Amino acid sequence: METVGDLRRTHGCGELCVDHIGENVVLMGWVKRQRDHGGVIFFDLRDRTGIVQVVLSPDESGDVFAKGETARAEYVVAVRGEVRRRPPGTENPKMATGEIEVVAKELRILNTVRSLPFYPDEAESVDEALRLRYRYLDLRRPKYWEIFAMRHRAAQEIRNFLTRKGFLEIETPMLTRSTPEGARDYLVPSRIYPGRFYALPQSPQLFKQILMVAGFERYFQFARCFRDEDLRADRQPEFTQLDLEMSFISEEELFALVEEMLADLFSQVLEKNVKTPFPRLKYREALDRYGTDKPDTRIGMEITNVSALVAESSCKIFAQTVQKGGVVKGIRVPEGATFSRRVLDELSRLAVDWGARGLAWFVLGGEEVKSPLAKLFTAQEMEALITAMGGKPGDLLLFVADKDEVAGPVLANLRLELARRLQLAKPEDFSFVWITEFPLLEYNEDEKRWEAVHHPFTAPYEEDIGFLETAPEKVRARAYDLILNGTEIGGGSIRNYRRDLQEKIFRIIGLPEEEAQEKFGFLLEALDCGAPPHGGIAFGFDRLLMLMLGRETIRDVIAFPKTQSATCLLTQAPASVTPRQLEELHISILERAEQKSPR
RNA sequence: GGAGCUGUAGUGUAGCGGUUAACACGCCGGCCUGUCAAGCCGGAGAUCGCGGGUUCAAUUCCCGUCAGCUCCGCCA
Repeated sequence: METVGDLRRTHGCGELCVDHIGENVVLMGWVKRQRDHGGVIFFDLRDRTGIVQVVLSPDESGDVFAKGETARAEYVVAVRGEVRRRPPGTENPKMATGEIEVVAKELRILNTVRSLPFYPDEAESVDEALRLRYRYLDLRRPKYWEIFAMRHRAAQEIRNFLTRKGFLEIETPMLTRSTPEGARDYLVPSRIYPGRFYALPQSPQLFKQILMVAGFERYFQFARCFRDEDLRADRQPEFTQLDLEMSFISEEELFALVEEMLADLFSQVLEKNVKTPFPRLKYREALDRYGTDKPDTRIGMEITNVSALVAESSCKIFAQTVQKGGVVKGIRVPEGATFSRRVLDELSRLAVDWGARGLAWFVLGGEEVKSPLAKLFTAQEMEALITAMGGKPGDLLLFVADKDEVAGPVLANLRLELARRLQLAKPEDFSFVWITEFPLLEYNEDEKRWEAVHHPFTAPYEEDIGFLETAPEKVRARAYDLILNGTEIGGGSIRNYRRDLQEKIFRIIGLPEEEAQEKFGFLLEALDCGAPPHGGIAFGFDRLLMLMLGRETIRDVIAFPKTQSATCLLTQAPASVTPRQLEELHISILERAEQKSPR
């Protein structure tokens, strides 16, 4: 092995082209692959800029050639040599630098490799657990350079945009206090105060509101957030929010700003035109039409409620469901009549998995309707049902008869499943939709109390304030979510800026006066000190990037993600600490028969 | 907390109640002056995730467990 010595890199591998022919260059990078022909050796040399072929010939230097024979894939080398046009017939059109090659005059092996668990080349087919353990090998791929370059550009673009709009990027504490409501907190024990804990922020929510009270008017931050809840493909325990807050604004102004920001982002980073303004759906409307508050609006097949139509029909299953207060809702699958019986059975089984009692299907042929339920309807009833659904010959109609809370989500899932099978959603399409007018409160049956749907700082619609005490379920929140292709990428609200209203809401969600004072006293006090009307929104930055890049997991856009069981396979975190550390923090570990330890 | 899928040389896979556990890539050695997924010849490399059970016999069947993934619950 050798040192870099006096060699200084002059070019990136991928920067070289025919313009450099005849130049002497110094390259440094990784040997992607070595092809030893006995009499001549080729390297593909890779650095962050790309790949170029290096030729080692005994005609140039016996020493260089001998050294080259020992080089292996992923060795780190420095090459001094001359850029040359490849001999006619040996150009490689598959390489960006395929017209040229570098003839090595000097080769220094800067670092070697024992045997690697896998090579970056083959990582695509390697088990993800192994890739996470050796994340640096996985990341040693152009794919990831592109992802992280894009992540950087996106953040940069947003910073520039918000800066132009008068926003200040301000950091808020990572060591803060645990507050009730919301997700489970990650706690950090205090050394100085035995038995007391900081919490890592779930979001900078209260700090950004207080910045508004402070008069900053426009704030944003790429904020790391922590939530100790179970993971999913699009959920990590620590993630990055693009958080922003503004004073003296209405929903309309915020929507316009966000739409402009995203349109700018998509055009600058993806060269995609995003149509603004984004469509809006009221929460109730979203549930009625899509069965979910985060609909994928790339796909059609909206839900139709046929409850009224079948309430008196001769089909008892349908009629009785409606009479008992349930609903019968369906979707029309265009061209779905081609589905085999086996597929229909699969869909039925899925519907049952999702909680339905069953799935009623009607295959619309030219003349007749094929369905296990067909004979339960009179001809007129069937005709009316098909008309209501807009059914045409060749279509498939699917119905779920159940409580509304069951039928909606089942049909929502069916929509997605059908879209997958029929490939209805084009990955290159980006379909945004705002969901508005969420309910402010929701009754929690387990805890026998009302709780905030969004968070307790969300303002109710002024005209609904009167219902707060009489009919809390009727109160609409000035909250909004932004949905992209069926994934929630952002959410926010106009906040309560007056102490009396905030206290009233705390009271209704069953937060006793003293507790409200203890946990949120600083906020209430701030509201009392001249808080302006304000509101904001926060985006899941990782999620947004995942969608922009068409990736299926958020892990792909995070350099060092955690596993589904919240461990880091690279560092083996979480790990045990020394008794001394625990003692200093005044912590003792409960004895447990079986101690779970990550490994 | 629950459901499902996966776990076999370094990597990806095949396999089967009794085999010498197979193949490809990689690795090691040799040959080779125009390859670019180089080629040819040879070689090494596996307690079949772990524990228990059934069986004359288990990598194979059963139970448990661990790990990874997907989903439900959870995620103001």
